Amino acid sequence: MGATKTATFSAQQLEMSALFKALGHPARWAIIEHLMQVKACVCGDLLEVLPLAQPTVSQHLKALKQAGLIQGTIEGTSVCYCLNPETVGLIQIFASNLGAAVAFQGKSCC
Amino acid sequence: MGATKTATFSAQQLEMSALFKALGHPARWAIIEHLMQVKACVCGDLLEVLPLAQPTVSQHLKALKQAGLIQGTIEGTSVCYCLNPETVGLIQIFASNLGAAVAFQGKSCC
DNA sequence: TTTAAATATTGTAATATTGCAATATATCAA
DNA sequence: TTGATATATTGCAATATTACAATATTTAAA
Repeated sequence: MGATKTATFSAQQLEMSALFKALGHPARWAIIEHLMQVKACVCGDLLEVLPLAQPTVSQHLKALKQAGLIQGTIEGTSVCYCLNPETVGLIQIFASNLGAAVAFQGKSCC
Repeated sequence: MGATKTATFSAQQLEMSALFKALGHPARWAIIEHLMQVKACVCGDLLEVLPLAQPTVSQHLKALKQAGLIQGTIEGTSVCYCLNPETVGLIQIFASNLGAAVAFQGKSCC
């Protein structure tokens, strides 16, 4: 007891919840917000945006990359990060389905 | 060290990341998926859908309610849960903004 | 009022996450 | 090669999350 019962959920449920889990931290959320504004940035840029130390920012970037939310390409001594359009598409599909379900169900609950 | 540096992020960043954090667990994700299909359900229904014990399901429902994702109304001895249209709207706005940003930025990164 | 049914709360153990100092790695320039 | 710059990794302490047994609460029916 204590750990998430990973084995008992479907691969899709695990993948999608992992995606949203990555968005579920203010620092990672702030990184996504920043990338929406600037298109691309390097780790060092984020040190001026976030109240966190370099290793911590690097760790959050790794989590976002692992979840598929961002891409990183090496550019000399730095790494250029940007949003991953494919995963953005998944989020849009979910939001669309969610909105459609609520609209179809009508306004009131119970 | 160890705890999230909550105090250094904006209220909006904290609210939105908390919202997605609630979606960031397979059990809570499964509950949302279920509510998209059936419109409303009680805690007991979910015991047949999820591989978890009753207190655990109740706890996840509480988390979803606290994040604003679901509503719960008392119905006799049980509680009827359903999606919260207002919060669904927030998710749709975010997805829309995210999609617009990526579209505006163009396809390639770096 | 008692009993049953449904859900919530509490307490606790196991595990995961967060943040950072110290250190490692990798690339460019001199 | 050496030094400088940028990022990643490791190790660890503090904190948060997850899951459930036991128990409490709440409402309906008998």
